[in-house]
Amino acid sequence: MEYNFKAIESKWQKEWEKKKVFEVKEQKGKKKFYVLEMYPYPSSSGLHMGHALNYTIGDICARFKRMNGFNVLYPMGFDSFGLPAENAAIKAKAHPKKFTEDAIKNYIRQMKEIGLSYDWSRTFASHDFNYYKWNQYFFLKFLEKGLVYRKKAPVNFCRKCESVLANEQVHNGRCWRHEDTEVEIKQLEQWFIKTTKYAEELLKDIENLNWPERIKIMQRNWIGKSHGTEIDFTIDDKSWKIFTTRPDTIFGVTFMVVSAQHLKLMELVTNGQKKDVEKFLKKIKSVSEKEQEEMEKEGVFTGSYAVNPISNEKIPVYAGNFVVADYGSGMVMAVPGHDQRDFEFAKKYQISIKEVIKGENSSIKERAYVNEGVLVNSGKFNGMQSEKAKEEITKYLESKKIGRKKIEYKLKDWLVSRQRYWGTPIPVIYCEKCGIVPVNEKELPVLLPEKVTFGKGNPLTTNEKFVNVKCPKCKGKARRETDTMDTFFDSSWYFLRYCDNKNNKKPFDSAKANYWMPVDQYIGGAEHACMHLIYARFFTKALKDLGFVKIDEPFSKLFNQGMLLGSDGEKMSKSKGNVILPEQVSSKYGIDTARLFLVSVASPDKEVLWSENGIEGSLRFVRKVFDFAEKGKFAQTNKVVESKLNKAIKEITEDIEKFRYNLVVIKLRSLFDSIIEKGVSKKDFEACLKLLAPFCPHIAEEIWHKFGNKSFVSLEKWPEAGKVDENLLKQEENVDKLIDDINNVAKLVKEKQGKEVSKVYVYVIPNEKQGFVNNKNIIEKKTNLAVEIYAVNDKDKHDPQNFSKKAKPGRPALFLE
RNA sequence: GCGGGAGUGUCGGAGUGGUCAAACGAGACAGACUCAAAAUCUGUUGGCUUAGUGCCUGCAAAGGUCCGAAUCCUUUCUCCCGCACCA
Repeated sequence: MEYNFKAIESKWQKEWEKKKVFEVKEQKGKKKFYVLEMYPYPSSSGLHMGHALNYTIGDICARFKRMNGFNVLYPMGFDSFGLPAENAAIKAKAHPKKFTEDAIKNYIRQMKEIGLSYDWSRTFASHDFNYYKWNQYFFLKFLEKGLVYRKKAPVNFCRKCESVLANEQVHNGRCWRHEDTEVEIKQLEQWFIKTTKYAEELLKDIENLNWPERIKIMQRNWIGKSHGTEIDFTIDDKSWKIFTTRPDTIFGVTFMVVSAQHLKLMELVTNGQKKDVEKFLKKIKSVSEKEQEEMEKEGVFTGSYAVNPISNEKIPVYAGNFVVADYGSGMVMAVPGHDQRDFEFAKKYQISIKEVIKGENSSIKERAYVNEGVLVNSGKFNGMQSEKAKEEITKYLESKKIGRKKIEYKLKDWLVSRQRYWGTPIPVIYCEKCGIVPVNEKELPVLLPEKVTFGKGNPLTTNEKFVNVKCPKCKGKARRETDTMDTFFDSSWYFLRYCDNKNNKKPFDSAKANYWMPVDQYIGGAEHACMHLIYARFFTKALKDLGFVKIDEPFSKLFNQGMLLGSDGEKMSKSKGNVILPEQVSSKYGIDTARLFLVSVASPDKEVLWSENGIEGSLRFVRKVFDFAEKGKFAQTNKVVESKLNKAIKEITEDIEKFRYNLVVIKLRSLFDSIIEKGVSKKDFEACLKLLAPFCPHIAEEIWHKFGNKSFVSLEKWPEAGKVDENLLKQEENVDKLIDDINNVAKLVKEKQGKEVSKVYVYVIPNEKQGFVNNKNIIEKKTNLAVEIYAVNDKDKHDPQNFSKKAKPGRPALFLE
């Protein structure tokens, strides 16, 4: 029968669904395994082949674990809130809800067609109020605990999103969704989540994660811990703090720089300098467009002077464009001799440069000397090494109560409010009298109104019904918060909701969550290293402290899949016309073939190049397996094949654990080649099928049933590796080599001597004789010659040229005639 | 600038101290089958050479360590990714 993959695939997809094969519940005493892929944003363009690769990687893992006796939770859902849906909907003049739900339906259909073994009974989408209700609930819990607060701060604003962005969503000074759009800094009052409260824990626990090293490094850098000293400088009788990692250079401070975005900048500006400062602020706003890369350090004198607390020198205070407003205190002590930025600034404004650190051949003529060294021009600290001086100077400042040790982090609090419609409404009410009033928990969810007018900013602000409310406290006139939550809030705990997705009393049942969590294997792209993966870790820790879960890390193990590139080696994109869709491929080759191909090209954590020729090769293999199952002659498995099978089981098991799927495919190919060539028993063939099942589940299921099995191979027990006879395998290799040799010599004889040969005499080392004799048939078959095998010491051997003396272990001598 | 990763045959890619001219796949070539083609099967696929051998070249480039290197070290070049004035 022809390999009709279409019929086979849809048949088994239906069958799995009908029998609820992949649905699971908590089972005491059974080891659980939670496999999860990052839930996708449902785009109207549907799944592309890259998704298929991503999910196939997870599906193989899930199927493998299932067959290995684990209670496997493998769910899928949709990250359905977010700006793209809103914008697309506006463009298409449809409601984002309709738009999104259509896209979800399409995704689910496509996912089922890929044969992914999800437990669909656990699915949900984050735009469903049964889900986002709990976003609001957690928001209120955080508010209660002081983990959410509102403050005015310099924030990143994207003109195209018409909304503020979190720090993590600003890449290279641009919006993460709009690479062409510079973010603007605005002073706005916004909602923040205190991620910084967990900075230390987030940093420390990275160590124990079984994650790719580079992701761990990226997170460490993002959290950016540094040890230093906080020092109080007096400016006009007021104390201003600065943070430095180089207190040893304090005698070299010749000026101070305050960030141009500093909230209290104007307090420092004297009347005389006001004009200049304002002019400067205007200027830096207008140039932000182009000079991102090589922006020159610029500043303006504020008119104020500070006093160096250790040398009592009077030093000018500047406002500068190179000081980050929300790191440390937004103000720095400038040491031009030993910091390159300060050096450039001092040169530009002719401020004096002092040398206070001496290193080997150090000089501060051309540029700052930034390494450590020995202190000079530093009063009683002269001659001290930097390392020691840092300690001593800090101690001295501490004793005078004008300085202290301090640890700073680059990690900032998470700005979660967004001025957009398609997200979870923030459950807060502003009352003229009572101020900020949280919505009563019982009133949740604050529903996102469906009937709104798009086009003029955030549609919620113009929706009177939504906005005008009574104050829950005083019943007076009040106004509802119209900002919605960053969608990263949704994705920060969705993995917990899968554990108990239908609960309408609680976000999830803790016992259930404690059974399934943590996610044992998380799979997704590296682009989330410093966004989703940090937020989700933070959220889990916060929920632990609130008593919702026992775990403090959500994802024990993380796998980053590589990107699928077009056959031209470029990233797939519509404009390049190299996009491959799963439907195109599965209708032509079948999804089993596509799955097999995707994971066979390269190690799944590397880039994968799509290739039309390549997938043809995979189809050849799948068809070969199918044909053999149909027409193959089954016989007792010989010892060699048995050893090969056992070896394959052992190696494939290890390889799947380590995501070396590409190597598994090679081993599967070689295994099936052997059994097809040498024959196999039905029972052993079934073991091979099980090995194939995670990769090509439909065809495996089909053959399994053709063999009269009533169960699902998807739920069968993974084969166990028996004994491997290495000697036998070695002998097999030797026979292969011998066959090559014979053919080679035969060819030479024919070419050189013009002689056709018909018989070959083989002379082997005596103890190897039996091994070769056992394979006599194969040798004859593959060489097309009559074969006579002698041990080299056989007395009656036919050996006219005395070639037998050339025999070596494993390498017999031969004579042809 | 800082940090991370990578450069292997015609191509995609395995391989991280000896069993490596280098798995597997693709492509190409030759043969079998066929009236023919496709599919399928067999063989070849760095060079020279040869009764199955041996030699040379070879894993970005140049050096080095070692009895021995695609694999370790140094320098250089190229590419990819992340962070980016964090004091």
